[in-house]
Amino acid sequence: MTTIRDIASSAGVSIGTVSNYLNDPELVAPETRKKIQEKIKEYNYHPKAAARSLKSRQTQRIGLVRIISPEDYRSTDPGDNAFLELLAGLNTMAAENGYDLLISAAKNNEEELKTYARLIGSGQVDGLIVMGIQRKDERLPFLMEKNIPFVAYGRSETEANYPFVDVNGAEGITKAIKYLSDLGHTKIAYITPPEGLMCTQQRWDGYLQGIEECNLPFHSDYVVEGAFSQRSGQISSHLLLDLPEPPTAILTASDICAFGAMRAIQSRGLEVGKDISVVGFDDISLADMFHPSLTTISQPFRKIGFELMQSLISVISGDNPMPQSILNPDLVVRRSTGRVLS
Amino acid sequence: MTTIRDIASSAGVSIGTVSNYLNDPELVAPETRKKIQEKIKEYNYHPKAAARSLKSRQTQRIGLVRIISPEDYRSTDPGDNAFLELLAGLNTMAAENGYDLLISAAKNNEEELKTYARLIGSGQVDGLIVMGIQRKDERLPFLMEKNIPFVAYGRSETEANYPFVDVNGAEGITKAIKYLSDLGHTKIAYITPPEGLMCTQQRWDGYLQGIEECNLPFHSDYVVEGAFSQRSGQISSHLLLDLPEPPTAILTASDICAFGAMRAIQSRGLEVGKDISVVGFDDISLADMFHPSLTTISQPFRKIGFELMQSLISVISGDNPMPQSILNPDLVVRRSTGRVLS
DNA sequence: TGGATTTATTGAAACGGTTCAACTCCTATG
DNA sequence: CATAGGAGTTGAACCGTTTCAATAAATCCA
Repeated sequence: MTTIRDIASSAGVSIGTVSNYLNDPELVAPETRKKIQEKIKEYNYHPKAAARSLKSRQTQRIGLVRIISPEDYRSTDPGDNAFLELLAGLNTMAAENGYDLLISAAKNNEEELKTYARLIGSGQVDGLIVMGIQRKDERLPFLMEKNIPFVAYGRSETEANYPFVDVNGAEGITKAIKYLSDLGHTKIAYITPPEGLMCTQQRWDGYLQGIEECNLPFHSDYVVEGAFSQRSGQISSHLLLDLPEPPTAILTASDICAFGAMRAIQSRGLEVGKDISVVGFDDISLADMFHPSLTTISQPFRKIGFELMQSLISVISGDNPMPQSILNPDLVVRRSTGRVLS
Repeated sequence: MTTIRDIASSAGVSIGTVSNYLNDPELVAPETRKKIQEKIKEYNYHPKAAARSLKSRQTQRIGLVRIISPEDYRSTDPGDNAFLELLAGLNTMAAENGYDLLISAAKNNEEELKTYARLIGSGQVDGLIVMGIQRKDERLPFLMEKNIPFVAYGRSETEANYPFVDVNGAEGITKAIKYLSDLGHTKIAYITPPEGLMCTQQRWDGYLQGIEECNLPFHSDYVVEGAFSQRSGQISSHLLLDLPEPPTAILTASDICAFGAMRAIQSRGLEVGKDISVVGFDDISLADMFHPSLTTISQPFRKIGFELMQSLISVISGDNPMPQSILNPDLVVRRSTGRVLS
């Protein structure tokens, strides 16, 4: 195994010079640079990450903890498709900046915190990406207190200031309502994400704003608390369709939830996009494949991944200690929505 | 930042003893053990991974390189849902054994090899998981030559022996053919995965064996080379349905491919599961949600992840230098298949 | 021409663990 | 009673980098 000493002696320089070359080639005279370069190639030398980070206290690694429930082996639903896309974004941007991603599993929130403590304590990562932010999220104060660089995907209600990237869920919902209203819909139902999540609050604001801007009446029967799952979409839709005056359009918490809604509608012999319009949220790649294809509010997951990683790197480097960005979602119109039947 | 020295001096022992405690508490006398334990808790001490691995040459990290094409931002199709499930398995088993997962991105195969070289050379990982094995896979000899522990997900045609976990794709296809044959189907078409992949070869063997065991005639028109994509399923199915004597059942390369096939069938006013039966491969969670729900050959991705990680750990520890296991897929019967119309 | 400044290089001291030969007590054994 | 063996502990060397004060050589400026 070649070390910096081998390179140094074979190139006829000191290890300090090789180290300089490694960290900033400009510091080394052109001829020396060339010699070292050649030897590194010849020996196929890679500086050992452990030695490097022991001294420099940098790891070039970004941590990400994923909660995986051990009970059901099929828990990862297609909504995680979004996670994968986000991961692709994180990975790409990380690679571009010379970072790798360290992914650790935790069984639950408690274990998650312990994993953060371990990752930080053992100095395995330079920073963390924190996902699935809750309205009150204990991870935020925990990480701020430890003073470790992190960026959260999502805002929370914490009064404290922290770096985040978020999607403007409110605007997404408002856009969808305007679009439906333009198609003539007035009875627009809304299956919300579960209480407690920050995005639920945001989207709710968007819902209220949407119906206000479109001068639609507020109908508490048309709002059902649901979840991201297909099952939730199905159950909630049945509830809505059982109303004396059922809605003509349903906004859902996620694309998966929308698929459930579509199934409920179809099971009653109604046609999606004609009798009832359905709008999803996320724009996972299946939205386009479903039959009928799904009109949905598109979250740019890959871009979110980019943004998260870029922000984190700027926090680590100190360039920008408090990056906060909010991305706007787009409404992607497909076949699951249509003009209201007169 | 607390170090082993702080713990040692505050507990009134030498650093060697603390190190012993860290690596094997049995080596330390019970009272000493207790003292050290307390101090570690008091200081919330975590041994630094860098220092540890510098000397011990172990990282407790497993590497995984993922190829991400930068061009299209929506490349990660739902088939990757399988990848995510596998990742969950890897992560869980890794965590149970005190390992973390280091995930790196590469733009293409060439960069992938370079990333392997870097990860190994810089001593960042104890072993590697290698995915998407090809019939001739340059990564295998590369890694064997480097003498780094790895386990591949899939067999290849390399004459050399290496550790792997694989799914018995042949048996899956054979099972599906027997099932369809029992339903009365004799005209069974097959959309194969792309040439070059090892699984294509294996499944092909399974196809041949299936039609032989069921005494079905071989019909070269019924075999179409396709891909895993929905598009491929759509195009290939149209080809098949245009035949003078179209098949009554279609085996596909993946669930996504099957969705494409279903769409093609539906677009011709035919009913899936009645006029034409469709069988997928993978059993991604969407298979169950689609309408009609998809009969498919189920790959136990989570379990594959477990198996891969367990095997890798046994390679690393030297317990078993050459674990090779083949998991059997199951046929999951849903609504996309039915008795042939007489 | 001589001192000041810049450029390039050096060597040794960290960084925070692990490892292992050596040492000290005890206890068991013949 | 002498000795061997085991259990528990110690301290120093070492892992492969980075860092930085010190030095040497080259260049600049008055």
